[in-house]
Amino acid sequence: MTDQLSRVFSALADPTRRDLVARLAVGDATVGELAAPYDVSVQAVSKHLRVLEDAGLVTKGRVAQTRPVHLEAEVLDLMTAWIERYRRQAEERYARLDAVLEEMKENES
Amino acid sequence: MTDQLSRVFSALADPTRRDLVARLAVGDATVGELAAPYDVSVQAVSKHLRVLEDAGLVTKGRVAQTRPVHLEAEVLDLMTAWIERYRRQAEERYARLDAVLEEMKENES
DNA sequence: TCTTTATTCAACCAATGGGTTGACAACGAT
DNA sequence: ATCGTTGTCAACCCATTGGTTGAATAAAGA
Repeated sequence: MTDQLSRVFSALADPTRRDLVARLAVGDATVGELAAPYDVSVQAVSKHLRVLEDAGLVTKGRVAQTRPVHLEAEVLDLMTAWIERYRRQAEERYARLDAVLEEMKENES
Repeated sequence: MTDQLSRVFSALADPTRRDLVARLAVGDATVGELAAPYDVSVQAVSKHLRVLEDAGLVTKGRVAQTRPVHLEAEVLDLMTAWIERYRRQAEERYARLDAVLEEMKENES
């Protein structure tokens, strides 16, 4: 799982991490603020954030003792691009198939 | 990881499975055909296909002994919807921030 | 300087994931 | 009726993951 796309997909496979992304879309937040809503330890959330960071989905700043976390939304485009490529490809194939079936129906009648 | 979105993300976190999806976007194929290009066992590919199936990304038919695998591309919309939601949200927030900064610069001069 | 606050590091544990091999089931062909 | 093909099931192995607790670091405040 060395490539970025894999890391991004796998980062977002976890509901807690998707939740963190959702929260960060609203605005930057410190690790403590992000951890507060969950009943897991702060360390666990810190680990989740590290996974998101390794995927390039977030970056961390440094203000006093706190590390404000920032969402890097452009990375999501990477996934969208991958998904859209194959979704569209499959869609077009179905469209062609429909056209062929339509044509067959016409010739038959 | 009980919800579908998690299953879909995690299914696509594996390069081999993304590869299978790419292949299936071209057209349906049997398990054997799909396994041929890889140097892992057929069983391993069968497992991968099961993961994709559980995520709702593919379905399997039955023609004689073969099980033609079919890509269900609509499920990808689920991911796209999730991604786009937060990407756009973050984008709008940055746009607002830029506007504020712009305004501050004007007032300052 | 000493203490408190915010975060990470380290070691550990149970569960999951991707791979293997070997046996089995279903079906077509001979 | 038997054989070969296609695919899955089962048991196993090792690496990774998400969680824990406890100690370490870094900076602010007293």
